[in-house]
Amino acid sequence: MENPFLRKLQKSNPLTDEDLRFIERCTGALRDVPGDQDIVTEGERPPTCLVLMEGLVGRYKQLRNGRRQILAFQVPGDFIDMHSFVLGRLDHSMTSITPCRMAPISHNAMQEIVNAHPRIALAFWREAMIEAAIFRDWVVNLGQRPAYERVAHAFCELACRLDAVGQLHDNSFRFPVTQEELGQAVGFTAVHVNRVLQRLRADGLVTHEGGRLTIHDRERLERAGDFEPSYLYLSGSDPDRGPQKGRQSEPQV
Amino acid sequence: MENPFLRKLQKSNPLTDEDLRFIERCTGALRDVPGDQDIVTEGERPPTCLVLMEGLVGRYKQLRNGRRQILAFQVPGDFIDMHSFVLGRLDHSMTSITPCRMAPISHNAMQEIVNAHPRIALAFWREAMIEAAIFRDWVVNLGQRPAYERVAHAFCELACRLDAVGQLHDNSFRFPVTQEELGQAVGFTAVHVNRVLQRLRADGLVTHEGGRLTIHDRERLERAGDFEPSYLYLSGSDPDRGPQKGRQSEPQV
DNA sequence: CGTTTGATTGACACGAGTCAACACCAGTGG
DNA sequence: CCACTGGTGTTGACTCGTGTCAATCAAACG
Repeated sequence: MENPFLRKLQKSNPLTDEDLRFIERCTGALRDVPGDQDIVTEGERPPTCLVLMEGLVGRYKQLRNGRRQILAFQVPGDFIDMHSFVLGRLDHSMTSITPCRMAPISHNAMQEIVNAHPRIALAFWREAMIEAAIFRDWVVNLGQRPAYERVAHAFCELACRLDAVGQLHDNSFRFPVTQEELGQAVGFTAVHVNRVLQRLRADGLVTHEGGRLTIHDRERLERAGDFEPSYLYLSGSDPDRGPQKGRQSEPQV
Repeated sequence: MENPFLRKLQKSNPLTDEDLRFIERCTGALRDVPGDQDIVTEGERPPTCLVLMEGLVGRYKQLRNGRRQILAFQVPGDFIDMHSFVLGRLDHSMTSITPCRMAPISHNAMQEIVNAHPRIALAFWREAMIEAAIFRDWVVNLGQRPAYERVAHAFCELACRLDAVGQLHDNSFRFPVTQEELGQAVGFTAVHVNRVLQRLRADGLVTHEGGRLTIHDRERLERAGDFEPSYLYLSGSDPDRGPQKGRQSEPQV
């Protein structure tokens, strides 16, 4: 399965082959977007949903005072615009950080899924709630952790999520963001991010160069970032889904 | 309609009377919880979903180093535990700040809604995505705003959400949290929150006493907090839902 | 080549944390 | 009825993490 979206969905949802084929039929022709270009902007009402197939996109909100917060980095397999169907209007913007390839899903198709394909609808719903769990974790990260730990934590999350879609190779992944952008994501100035990165590098945890992030000591990085990945709900091993839909009916103690 | 949950759902979702009655039939006997007690804790797999009918509850995550981040204050009408059905396991905890009354919805009922009541399922899904939008806004608040603006912003949001369920009277609402707790929500120490509250009071914006928060100048408070409520998707006036499900089919310019 | 963009460095300013003392109040028990 | 208690709010002095500003450097690029 080279489709990262289906691969991810399949891994933690009880979807039939027919479900997967149906989702495939729902997606329109792939759309390419050059790097560093807005995909949707705050307030817009995009006519279709979007799934990210390749590339890196950033969600962000622009403040009146000129500052900008990057809310999330989205990776291949992420259902990056479900909002337009469920909420209509977007409350934030998205921009392509690298050139991207996206698969559209029409609102009509989404509506049909809700009407007649409950397993798929629930899988999408689940994706949305995992997204919310990730935002919660960013709240914790921004609210409670000092710079060094915060950046470490952010890197751990990215690594995990990329690993889940097979985009982590030798603990290294493509991550062509400037220190300015990193700062806008973790809530620090570029200058301060620079100093933190230097410390992380000096400590032998990660290096960021040539548009790649390389993790040299995953375990120590996770300890430094106080990282605990259960909020990502990736564990294929541990069956997250509760006692519904007949996969198992005994809630485990 | 004294049921704040149905009232809120109805306001921004195209639900029929029959839908509403069905939701009512899905909810079990109301559950009362005394104040200051954990409702669910991280890692648990609650057997039913929960809707908050009365009281104030706080979501939080406890860190290893002893610090705690309050992720959200939940108010009557909030679907506080949808997670247990969609994700199974909880990734954070919830505690009652005041005595609370909650309505359970069984996972079986939820499953039936997904299977056979798409309008309701979509309405719930929408609630989940609004929750995520609120977390996004907290990310911005924690990442970009200094103390004074941050606290002001948090108060504005609470006021808006409480207003939507008729719990804001004369720009004042019940809010019996300590400065310590407020600090854990906005990412500051209690001491610093104290100084910020004094400034807000001195500036004639808000007072917090006797377990109530009173807003004396809503407009100036919103300006101070750089508050813009569109992310709450409350606007009954502006039809947020896009061109689906036949309510209207022309997207407005 | 110059130009531009991003990374790096240093000096200094400032917002927020820390620690400790004190005030205030509700409750409790003698 | 009053002493005592514990929790919360308040204040001040000091520390420290992060921001600001500005200069320099390196690499990419036209």
